[in-house]
Amino acid sequence: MSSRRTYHHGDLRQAVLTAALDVIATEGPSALSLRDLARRAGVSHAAPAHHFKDRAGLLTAVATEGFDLLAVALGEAADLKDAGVRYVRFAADHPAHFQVMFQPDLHRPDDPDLLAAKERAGDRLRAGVAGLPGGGTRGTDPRLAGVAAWSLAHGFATLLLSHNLEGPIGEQDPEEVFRTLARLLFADDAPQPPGE
Amino acid sequence: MSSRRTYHHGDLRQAVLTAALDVIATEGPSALSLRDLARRAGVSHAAPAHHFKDRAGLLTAVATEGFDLLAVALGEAADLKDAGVRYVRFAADHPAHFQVMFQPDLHRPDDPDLLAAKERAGDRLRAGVAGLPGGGTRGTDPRLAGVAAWSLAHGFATLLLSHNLEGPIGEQDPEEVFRTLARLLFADDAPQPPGE
DNA sequence: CGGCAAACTTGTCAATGCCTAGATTTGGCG
DNA sequence: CGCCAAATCTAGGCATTGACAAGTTTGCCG
Repeated sequence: MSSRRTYHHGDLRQAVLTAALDVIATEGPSALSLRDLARRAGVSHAAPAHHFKDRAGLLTAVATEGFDLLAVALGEAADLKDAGVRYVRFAADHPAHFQVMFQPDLHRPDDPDLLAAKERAGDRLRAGVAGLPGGGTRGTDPRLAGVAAWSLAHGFATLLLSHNLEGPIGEQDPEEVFRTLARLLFADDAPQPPGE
Repeated sequence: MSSRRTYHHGDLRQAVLTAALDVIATEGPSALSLRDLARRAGVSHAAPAHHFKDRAGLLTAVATEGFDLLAVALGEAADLKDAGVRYVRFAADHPAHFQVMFQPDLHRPDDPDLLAAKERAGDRLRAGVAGLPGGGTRGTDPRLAGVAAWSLAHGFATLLLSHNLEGPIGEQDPEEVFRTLARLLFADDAPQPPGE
């Protein structure tokens, strides 16, 4: 940290973003202060505004980045159950992104970049559901099956991040617990391909 | 509004609380300002502090009230599926409470009243799971079944409040959609005990 | 080399949270 | 009835913050 020799920071946008993620992950979004981020980056108090316009702009950028990361993670999923596991893993690995993504009052809901990233992530979600064998959902509306799977993964992830699962599941590995839940609810009474 | 005739407000605590719920429900917790609430109640800017100490104290009170309301709602549930529906209904009817309840960075996590209320709500949740017939969960650990049901209901409620279900389920009644989900996932393939 | 736009700084203003001291009212108790 | 203590509310002040409006420096491109 300390004194910068160059007038230009070089990569202030990224520096502010990562500092913001750090603060949000440890103290929550409400503790975020643009001036504090500026201090951490060693720049003047108004410098971040040039990259993000204002507080809402910064958080919108965080959410956008989050949806893109989520889209990548879901894109690598083998099947729906795996997609759920990756969803939970994403929340655990990127708690700051996750929190901001699903708190619409923190960002500009009409931001075009945000909407596009949201769309990309939504596509991956729907793609995961499309690969479902009919047995798992008993031939019901695939949109419903999608909402069901999304709700389960999202609820588990949210409860995990809000420290509400520390009682019930204790020390166990969250991913493993979620895998069990998915097995429990999405009964694969249709024959699965062998292996694994 | 404007001039109050009495020096004492009479029920400032409740007035501030309901005003806070109004603001949170429409603009989110981040838009909450103690001074604004004071203005709405027609009192001086420091009056609310006497009842809630500070911002975190006010939000802690909101969360506490929320967990108590939730405990009441869950207490009236007939079975686990009904408890889930009531959970979703609670979130829809009390969006401000719900948002604050599950955002630990907004309140004092060690507040005794809050912890007690949380405990009461948790008891009702566990009670609902205890009434499960073995078939629904295929004889698995009841704690796991509880986490599964909670995750599903919580995820659905959260996605609903963050406006993420407006695409998939459109105009349909959320409660009815959730009922379908619960029927879909918690397959009652085991014979139910007659009479309830 | 000239200029121009982006990146950053400095200064300012209103609003907020929180603290302290003082004013008013209420309720209780002799 | 009188009086005191606690509860409730007011008033003022201070540090911090977000947002805005100029200026400054830097890199780049013709």
